[in-house]
Amino acid sequence: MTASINDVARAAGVSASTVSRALRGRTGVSDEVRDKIAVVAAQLGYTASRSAASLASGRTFTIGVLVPYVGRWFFGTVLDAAERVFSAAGYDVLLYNLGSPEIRKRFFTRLPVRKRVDAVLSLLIPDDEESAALRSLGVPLATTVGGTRPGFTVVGIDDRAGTESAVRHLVNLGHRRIGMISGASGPLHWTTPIERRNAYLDVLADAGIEHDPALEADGDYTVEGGERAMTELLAVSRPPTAVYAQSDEMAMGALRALRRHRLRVPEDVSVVGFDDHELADVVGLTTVAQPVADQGAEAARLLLRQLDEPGAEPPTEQVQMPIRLVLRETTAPPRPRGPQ
Amino acid sequence: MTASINDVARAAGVSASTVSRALRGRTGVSDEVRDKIAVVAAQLGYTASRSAASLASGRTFTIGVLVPYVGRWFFGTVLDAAERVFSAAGYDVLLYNLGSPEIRKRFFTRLPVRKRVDAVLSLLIPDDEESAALRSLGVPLATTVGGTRPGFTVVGIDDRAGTESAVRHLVNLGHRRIGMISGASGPLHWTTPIERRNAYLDVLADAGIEHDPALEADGDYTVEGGERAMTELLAVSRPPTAVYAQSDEMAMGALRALRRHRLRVPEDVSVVGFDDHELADVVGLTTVAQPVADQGAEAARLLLRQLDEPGAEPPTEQVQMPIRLVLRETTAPPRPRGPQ
DNA sequence: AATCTGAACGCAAACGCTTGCGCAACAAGG
DNA sequence: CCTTGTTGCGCAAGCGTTTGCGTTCAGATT
Repeated sequence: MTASINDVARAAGVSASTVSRALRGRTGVSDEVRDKIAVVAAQLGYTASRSAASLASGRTFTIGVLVPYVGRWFFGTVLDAAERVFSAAGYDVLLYNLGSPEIRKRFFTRLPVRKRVDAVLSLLIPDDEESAALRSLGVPLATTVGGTRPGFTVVGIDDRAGTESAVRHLVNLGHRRIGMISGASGPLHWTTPIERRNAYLDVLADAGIEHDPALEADGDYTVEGGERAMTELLAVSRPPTAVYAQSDEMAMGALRALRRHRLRVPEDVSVVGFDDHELADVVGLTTVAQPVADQGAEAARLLLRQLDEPGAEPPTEQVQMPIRLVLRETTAPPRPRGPQ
Repeated sequence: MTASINDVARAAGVSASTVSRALRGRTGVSDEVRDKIAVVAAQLGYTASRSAASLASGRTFTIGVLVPYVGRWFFGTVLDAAERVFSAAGYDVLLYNLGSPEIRKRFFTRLPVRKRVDAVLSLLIPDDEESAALRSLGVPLATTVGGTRPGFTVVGIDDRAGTESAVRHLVNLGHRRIGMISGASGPLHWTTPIERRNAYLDVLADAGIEHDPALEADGDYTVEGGERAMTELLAVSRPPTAVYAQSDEMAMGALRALRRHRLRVPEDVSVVGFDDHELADVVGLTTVAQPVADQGAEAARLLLRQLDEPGAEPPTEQVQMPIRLVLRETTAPPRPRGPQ
């Protein structure tokens, strides 16, 4: 059907091994033979079979990327950036969408990436068992989310600092009743919601504000969850005058809930999010910006570096990317206290 | 390093061919031997090498998916749904992010998917040359965007009907100056913007409204482009009282532009979008909903069906998914004409 | 002129599977 | 009891590369 390396070899009057060396830029081939082979290969439309090549060489030139949900902006953006880096380096990307628990479980028990990839980038937080499974692959590993874990290169952000800047901003505006919409019901072993919560509590304590557990609600990291959570917060006896949402998507859900309750933002309630979603600007959301695409690209680069230096041991590296508070239109000082 | 089929064969006291047949559920293996092999394979942690398997069988159990920009909601959502279908059927997904023209060109000249995939799902519109290149792969092809083309199964929507329902809605509300923000500067050979434009013109003509070329602006399918386009439309001598944006992202850009100009939606200007973006609901955008995820899933299913029936020729099939107008809060009758 | 040294290239053995074919062993039919 | 099928399994030939090693040969060194 399609041309093989032997067809090229025959047409060029050389051996298959010479063709292989020539096309991959190895030494030991004279310039004229190399050129000749290049010409012949081009006119035969020859491409080396990856299956055969990886069977023989042991390298697949393929990276496995694990994603909880490709459709979500954050993951899509990270994936996008990572893919660019990988493909520029000649690597292909095998995508695994591990949304549901069953699919996820199946993936980690069968481990279909075994013998298929040279490295794995995980955009989801593997629990201990899962990360052991990944380590058993014997390839470099990286992740862009969650805390550090042995064997993984992780690039992330300073969740504490981000949260602090957001909540402190609300405090500085004069708010005293500050709610939080968190993503606690996400996967276990995910340190992000916990760190952000701790930072939130610390800032409140620092400001001498007593913590009211009724002012925390779970938003599940989705728009709908954020809406539900905000609705809950509005139902408490003394509702918050400001809300810190642990993600922009939840913040947007909160905005929707507020609009449905005919409350004005920021006059009645201030809202601050986290991520700087591409549409945060559209809705004027004040938020903590993190370099999402950069994290994907950086993780990809670190992985490639490990592939280039096969000697070095997996360095459990940790990279922190900068965050910054972006002020827009959803935060303002609280209204002067009315008669209730 | 990791167990091979021969290790399993030896440990189970059978030949490698029997292991192969047993593990893949082929006939010609007694139940007891099959069980024995399953046990041994499990405790050895054996997974067949895909490289070796596809080299020997000619099948890769891999689907190539071509995407212009994974980070964009539409494509991320289609990809997400398609991947679920593929992986449920035992296929892996190779992702190619073909954002920039150079990358795209490189892809189609080198065609790295050759001998690597059993089928290709393209979320971008190949021009004639590109689609010829894809056909040369000799595998089933499908796309979820753009018009029909030989050799491709395409699942899409009725762009005409969608646009008509949107523009007619504005007409019915009483609008006479109806602008359009289009995505014309996208890739050539893309029929979508053209069809939508034609439908827009037809509805206007039907309603006896004269078409004003100054009321059309290019929004490049992005939020920023939509904002620019809306700004242009506001600058014409008699600005529109309503705008039809060919995508929700451009519509959101338009909303931002309107807010910056201190114009109220829908009181001063009505806006209707297209797609039903996940956040359209958050901003209350009236829009034409299309089943984005369903399109990805359906395209994937059709591809798999072709893989199961190798006999049938590529059927240049065309599937139309339903659309519907979703009324929210960005459309209303025009203001009664003031003295200006 | 004999020897040595690289560079350029071919040989052939992997790599780990799949699969057509052949061969027992055994059951059923005459 | 001898055929004719059927079932269960092993043999071995690929699949298309890569790569260690061996060979050849031109030019440099004695």
